[in-house]
Amino acid sequence: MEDATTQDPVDERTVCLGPVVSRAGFMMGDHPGREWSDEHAMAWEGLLEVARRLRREAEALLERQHGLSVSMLGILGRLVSTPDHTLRLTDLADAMGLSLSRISRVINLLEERDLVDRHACPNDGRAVHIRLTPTGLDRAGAAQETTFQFVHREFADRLSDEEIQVLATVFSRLLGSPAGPPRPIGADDTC
Amino acid sequence: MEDATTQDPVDERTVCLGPVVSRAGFMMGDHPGREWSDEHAMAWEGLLEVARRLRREAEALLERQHGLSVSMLGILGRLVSTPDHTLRLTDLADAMGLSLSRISRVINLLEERDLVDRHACPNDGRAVHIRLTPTGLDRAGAAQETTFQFVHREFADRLSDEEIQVLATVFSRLLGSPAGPPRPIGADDTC
DNA sequence: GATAGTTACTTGCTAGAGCAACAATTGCCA
DNA sequence: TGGCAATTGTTGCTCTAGCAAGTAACTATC
Repeated sequence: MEDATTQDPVDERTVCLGPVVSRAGFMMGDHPGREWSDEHAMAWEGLLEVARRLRREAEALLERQHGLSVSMLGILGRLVSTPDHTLRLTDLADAMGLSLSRISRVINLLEERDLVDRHACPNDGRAVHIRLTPTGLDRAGAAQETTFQFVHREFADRLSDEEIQVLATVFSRLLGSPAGPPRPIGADDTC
Repeated sequence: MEDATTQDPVDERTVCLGPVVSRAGFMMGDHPGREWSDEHAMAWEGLLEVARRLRREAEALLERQHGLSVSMLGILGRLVSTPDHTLRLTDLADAMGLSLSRISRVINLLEERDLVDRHACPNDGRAVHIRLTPTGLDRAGAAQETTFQFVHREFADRLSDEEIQVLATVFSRLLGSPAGPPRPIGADDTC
């Protein structure tokens, strides 16, 4: 390959800021009238791209070191922080923001690996209780430690306290309104 | 359901900050020694959760209004900002940060809808040129406008200029080092 | 000029996630 | 009490995405 005509490469950067960021994939065309600075572009596309990368890296690390997916660790983590290490499927789905069907199938996998077990809810014949096994508790602890170190190394330690604070404020605001009222914690009736 | 014993709900919030945020799914256990404030948690989990939500919403909107996925618009957008509306598969894959196989299949879909067509590269028998059709150009423009409005409404307009700037700085830094050197733009030889 | 190695795709398979349809309970209310 | 609506899970199908293996074409080296 390598065409002789190194045709000049067009500025798709007006909005997109280079290949690193343009990977985010939200091309927005040209809108000279309205306010859309390079910083806007970087904030928007960077948000998506940084989140994607960090999630992928964490996913790979977790898979490599502990044989767990992010969803799995999320589920185990929720169970760990429950007094009797038990939650209903629906509560897990709510907490994770995943569909019930997905959770149901992830629980199948965790059950196969003996990290979790299902048993009937004594009070509600429809419901299933998911309970962490001792193996699951150990595994969760180790994986959480890995995750903690990863997040520090790749994220928290690379930001100043002020930056962390701005991010927290911004994300808190963005999560606030459009996504429905944040249920008060502990409204979960673990049945 | 509704167990009588509204058992008190455990504070999983020390690190997780409520269900809205804890959906991010990266449960990290308890690390009282090391620095991990509520703001750290909100910054980390909020990043993942905000990105997930915005992406999902944009995905749904785009699908509803234009029958396109985010990847599709990304591809069309890249083609739009090219002088002859043509790119090779590999360049598209690089620009999008997606695997070649994925791009190849998305191009199949776009081709079926007559938004794009494949034709042989005159200089390299291995390569395929992807070219935007007139229909594709129209569709891309409309979808970009939708996206632009969405991003303003749900993101940019809800942040101050200072906040935008901090985000841009932070994301730029995080994208900088670990992901390999950002290729100079236009190093793409479009063959 | 043959041969080895690299590059550019394509195709098959797998994993993660959601929606829709279904079964089994539960709860409400007339 | 009997029936109907809502809730809880499970299963089938589909979509996106990636990896791995395979093919075709180009490049370089002997």
